[in-house]
Amino acid sequence: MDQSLFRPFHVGSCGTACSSCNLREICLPVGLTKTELDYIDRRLVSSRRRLPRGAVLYRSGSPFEAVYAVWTGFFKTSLAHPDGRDQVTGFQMGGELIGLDGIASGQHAVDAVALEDSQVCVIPYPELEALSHEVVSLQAQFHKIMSHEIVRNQGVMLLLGSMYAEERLAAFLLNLTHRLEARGFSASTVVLRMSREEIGSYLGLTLETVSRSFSKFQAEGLLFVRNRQIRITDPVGLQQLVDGVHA
Amino acid sequence: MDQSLFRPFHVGSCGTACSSCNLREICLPVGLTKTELDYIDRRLVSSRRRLPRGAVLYRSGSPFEAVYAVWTGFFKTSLAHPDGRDQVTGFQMGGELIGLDGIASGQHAVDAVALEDSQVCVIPYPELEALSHEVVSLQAQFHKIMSHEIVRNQGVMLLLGSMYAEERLAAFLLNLTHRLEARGFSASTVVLRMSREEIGSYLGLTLETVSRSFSKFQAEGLLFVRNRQIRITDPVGLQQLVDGVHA
DNA sequence: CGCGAACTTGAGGCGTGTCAACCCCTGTGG
DNA sequence: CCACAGGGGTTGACACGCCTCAAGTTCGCG
Repeated sequence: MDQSLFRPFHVGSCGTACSSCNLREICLPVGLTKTELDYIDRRLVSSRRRLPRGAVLYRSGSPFEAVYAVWTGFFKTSLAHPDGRDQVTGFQMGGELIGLDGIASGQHAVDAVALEDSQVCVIPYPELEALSHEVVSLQAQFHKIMSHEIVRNQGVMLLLGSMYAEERLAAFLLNLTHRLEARGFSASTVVLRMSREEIGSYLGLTLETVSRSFSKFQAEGLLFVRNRQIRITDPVGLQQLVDGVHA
Repeated sequence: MDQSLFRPFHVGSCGTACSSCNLREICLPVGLTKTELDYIDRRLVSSRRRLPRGAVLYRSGSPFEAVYAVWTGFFKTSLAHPDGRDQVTGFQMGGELIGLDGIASGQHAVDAVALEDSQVCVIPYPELEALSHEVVSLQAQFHKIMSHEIVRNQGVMLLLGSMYAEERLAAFLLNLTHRLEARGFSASTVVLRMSREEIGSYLGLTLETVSRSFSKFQAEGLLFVRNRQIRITDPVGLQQLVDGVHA
């Protein structure tokens, strides 16, 4: 399944066609006709960029030039507070767009870091603006993606503002499994790509609270944990937690 | 210059021209040339809608048809959790756009409610898509606004995820005064349009904690509170709180 | 294989939620 | 004009969920 291991090295000019990408049904070009897809092919994506685990895709404050579609791998975005605290604002996987935060001011507002060896499609923003001007359904799709990001963030605000630690973790796990499922992976077996601390930062909790909640879930028979290997045995139970059904 | 005061009652077909609106420099058409402004005039805004205090602009789940620019008044948006909790996700004032949450799925994701007697410019979404296709700088501006909303939400996530109650309230007050200042109002004298409970919901706190924090700020000489009348006497001190300078 | 990072678990403290009483302001109706 | 009701706000006492600090274990990368 992981053919990425056998990819050729020169990925820049070849293989960046959306039309032949296995993610085209969940990525930016969703809903484009064959004709439209051919039109944007090799114009939308200028190149691919390979990032080893831990590499920075862009930093807060750096000039905004492109948005990135995750092709393989896994990312986090985080917002640094002047005094040292920082907040993970999202985790991104295949087919998801990173970098939309930069459009507003021309500078990125968050840091984007690869959590495992990854590859992104580089979409120069001027090109995206031009093409979405030419291809109406691309414009529509781009707007939907930005709106979706707004809605997602509001969901996180709800989570951070009014849920208990275990409810937050349950919501996080379910969100993750749903996204993995949409990409054809198992919804029950998950390998976490991020540390407890990163989960905690995203959920507004400490790493200890995350760890304890995992242990509690296991004790209650909701899932099995073994470090970053998670096997969810009772998704309905997790959903009930999210819905505020307290034991 | 404020002929809006003398507007006739039939605001639908007349008086909805962006070019003669006093908010055009902070609203959707920022940065458009005179020519462009004339072009979108009377096409972008289909009508105005008047809402008394407490009126619902739209509800979560209702079909998405238009976005709204606040012309006068003040709004909140909030996200309801199935079990009854709900989270205020934002407060909107003159020149700000409401309704972007609906683009993603064609249904609104939040409720939008007027917190005082208000008026909004109705911008049918199909028209916005069409015009932003025709007028490139309108498209660019619209993207900036959506991106700005994403960045704002991430800032709130930071606030909710890793700040103390008083830091949150200080950040909230400063954000409010900055926005008021940008609209030509005093940055020191503020009349809150929302209740303690709504502030608390937005900040992930209870109304009691909000009230206590206000009292503490007053005791420390940062501001004067008298119900919804706030007078900020030490904005620098508030900023230091936000920056994590403790005592 | 070994070292450091990541994770787990426990004990105790702190910040904020919960519950309750009281006050103030406004609007209403006698 | 005053009595009253009701919503919004303030303040206090207490409880509780999560953070902090610390020790010990396991994992995974070089």
